[in-house]
Amino acid sequence: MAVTIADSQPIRTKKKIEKILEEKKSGTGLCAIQDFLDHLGDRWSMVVIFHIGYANKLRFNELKKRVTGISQRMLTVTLRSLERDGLVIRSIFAEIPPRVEYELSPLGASLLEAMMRLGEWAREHQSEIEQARRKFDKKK
Amino acid sequence: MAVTIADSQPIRTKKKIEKILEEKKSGTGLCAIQDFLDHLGDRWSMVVIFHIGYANKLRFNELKKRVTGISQRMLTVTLRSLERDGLVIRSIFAEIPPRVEYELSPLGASLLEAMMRLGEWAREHQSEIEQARRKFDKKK
DNA sequence: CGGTATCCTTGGAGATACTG
DNA sequence: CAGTATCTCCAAGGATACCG
Repeated sequence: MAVTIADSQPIRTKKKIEKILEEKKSGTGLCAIQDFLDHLGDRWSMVVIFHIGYANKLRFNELKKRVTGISQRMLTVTLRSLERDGLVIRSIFAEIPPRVEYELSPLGASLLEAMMRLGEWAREHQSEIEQARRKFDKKK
Repeated sequence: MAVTIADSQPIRTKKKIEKILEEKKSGTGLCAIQDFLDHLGDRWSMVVIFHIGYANKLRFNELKKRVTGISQRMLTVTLRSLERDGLVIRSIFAEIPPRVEYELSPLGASLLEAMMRLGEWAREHQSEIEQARRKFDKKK
């Protein structure tokens, strides 16, 4: 049944890209990835999502230990932003000392899944890019 | 043959994330996505890749028309960066007036493929995020 | 047409100190 | 423990003008 017509693939891909690049009338008027990158294309958001998704549940300082190089301020800012976007759930436990736990919402989990391919691509082709870069710099 | 064991899925995912987050000893010492985002997580790179991939081949000013809001300078900077990373191929034709065409390299094309899922996610969940944001802002 | 070169502004992000 | 509040600084990026 699943007849694969090789030539239909690029056409379907084209249609998908078309929709992704289509400018939304509502809100910012930007297309989907631009809107996405405006909020999640910063230095930390995606990395934090990967880490929370990996651990399922993480406390603030545990997360800070794992995300190499992040400052306390930026972790707070990033987490608030992710919480605001409905991607991360923040649970506060009224204990002493206070305990706060972060986990992915279902929406956040679905995003993590969508990011997996990109993450794997990044890992697989990291050295290829570094190589291309060295080659380019040498020529010029 | 393809027996799907539901419980093995999260485990495989975990292993994948582990590798994605693993800190590379060579180069910057950052993990794969951090390294990736440092170069491609800016405002324009991914959008430009989508546009070039969609059109197969594009001239400078044609690209500028399509990427809403980009300045001439940023388009140049972005294209140079993508060329340096080996993702985009720049072809100069010695004509008058001069003609320059941009297209994806095989590496760039494979990246586009990896970005498709993310792009589709962005499109599908754009309104959900906007909604979460409004809800969050109302409460606070 | 397809860019450089230069100036200038803004806000992203680190460092530090304080708090419920 | 898990933050907030300031201060500060640097560089990403817009505007503008010029060039092969």
